[in-house]
Amino acid sequence: MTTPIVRFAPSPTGRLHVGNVRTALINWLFANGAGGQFVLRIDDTDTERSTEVYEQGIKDDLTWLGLTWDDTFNQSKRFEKYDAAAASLKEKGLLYACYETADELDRKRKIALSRGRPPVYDRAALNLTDDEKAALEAEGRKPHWRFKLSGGRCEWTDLVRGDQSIDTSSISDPILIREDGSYLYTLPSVVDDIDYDITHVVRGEDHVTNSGAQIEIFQALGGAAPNMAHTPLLIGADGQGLSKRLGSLSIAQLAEDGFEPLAIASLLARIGTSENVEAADGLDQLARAFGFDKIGRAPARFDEAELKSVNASILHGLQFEDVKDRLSAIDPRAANEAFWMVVRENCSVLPDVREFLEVAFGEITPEIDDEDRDFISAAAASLPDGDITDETWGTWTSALKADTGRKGRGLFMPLRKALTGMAHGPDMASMLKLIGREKAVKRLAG
RNA sequence: GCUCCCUUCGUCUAUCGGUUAGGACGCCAGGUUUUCAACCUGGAAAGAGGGGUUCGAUUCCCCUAGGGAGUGCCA
Repeated sequence: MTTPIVRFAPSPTGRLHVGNVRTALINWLFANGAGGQFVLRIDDTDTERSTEVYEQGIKDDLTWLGLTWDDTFNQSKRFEKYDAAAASLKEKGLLYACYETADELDRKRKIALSRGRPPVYDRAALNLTDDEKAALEAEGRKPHWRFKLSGGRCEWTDLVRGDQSIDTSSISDPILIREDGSYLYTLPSVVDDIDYDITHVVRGEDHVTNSGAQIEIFQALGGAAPNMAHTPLLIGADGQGLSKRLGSLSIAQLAEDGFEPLAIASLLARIGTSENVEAADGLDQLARAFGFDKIGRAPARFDEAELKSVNASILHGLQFEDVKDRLSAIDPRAANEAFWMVVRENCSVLPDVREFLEVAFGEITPEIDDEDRDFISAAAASLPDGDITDETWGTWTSALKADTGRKGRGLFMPLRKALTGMAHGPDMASMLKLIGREKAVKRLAG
């Protein structure tokens, strides 16, 4: 088998979200698992909507996730290649001029729909004589250009979906060139895939009909189409499409919320596959385990709660050095190794350390139930003298147990609540040491 | 409207006509840790509905329902 060369082709009209990152990730894992190459292609033929800011944002998102690329280029730098391909198609009679306006096409679609017919372009322009075309151009109309589909069935064996067959007579001849002369993504994509020796086109299943048309363009341009793989799309935890909530699921937002890149990669790589959804050791492990045959055909559910739990298990294994800089960005006081090692087990995302910041370093309101007042007073009186050490908590609570007869939850919970103001939290022996004698005495006093 | 795809425990899934329908996460219970978490053990938990085909359907076919996608001078 030849080594695969794949591409991820975002349009720089926005930042990456979980949906397109999953496509990027699958491409990357496949390439890296097979010793192949991952090409980042910036689909910026739409110069109106594409910006360099978004392009950089996308690159930042990929880099943050660890999805490095072996090569990258912009479609906007390759117009002469597309011009040549278009000329070649025209020469073969496969690219024809059309003069309908967008409004006219819209009307035709609506009429077809109202008659219960599929809204497929009627190829009226194919019957235009040279004189008629000249007349239209004399009116000031400019042509847009459509690729002439074969009208037969286009077939391929999809790496995820198996044997595919698209009836090209049921789809409109795709417009390749706009009225203003600019290219839609369809032709440039094929030209680039040929020029960059792309062996596998891996994208979401929203592209399957595009693939039908594009395979014919590959053939028209004298090449065989690459292997195709169309993965099911992501849906939300509620089972509905993700499109409306994409904003909150941008990679930039998730990064800002404090999620670990590996948590996102682990989840996106494994949901909808036969792999267990759990934290991976790294992208390499995911790449080694990757296989198209493991990807199911039903939409995969992206659940933020699941992301959180994967994130937590990754977080619990991170050492202080791994997170030091990020902790100090959250709060200078948080950049403290003892603090991190104590609280990490109780955090699901890094910024959760904030919850324990005041407990360890600041002021909190002790929580002392009425029925525990006497007990807490007794506890305050019996706090061992001297600095608090690893042993203090054990010594102290053993003495309290003997003196008061309290044990288990009844013994510890009032102390936890008084000292931390919370009913949950990290190990108290360590917390007490972190809190220190001065604050502990004060809190026990109420 | 039309076309394509999908539907197994709460979730992600295994099963290539005959299984006590398996695993993982989550959940529940017990254990352990003198508290929380973690950990250990155990448990509950599924073939969307209806028709066929077959000695036998989760598995093959059809219908219905539900979900996803496409049907752009977006990508």
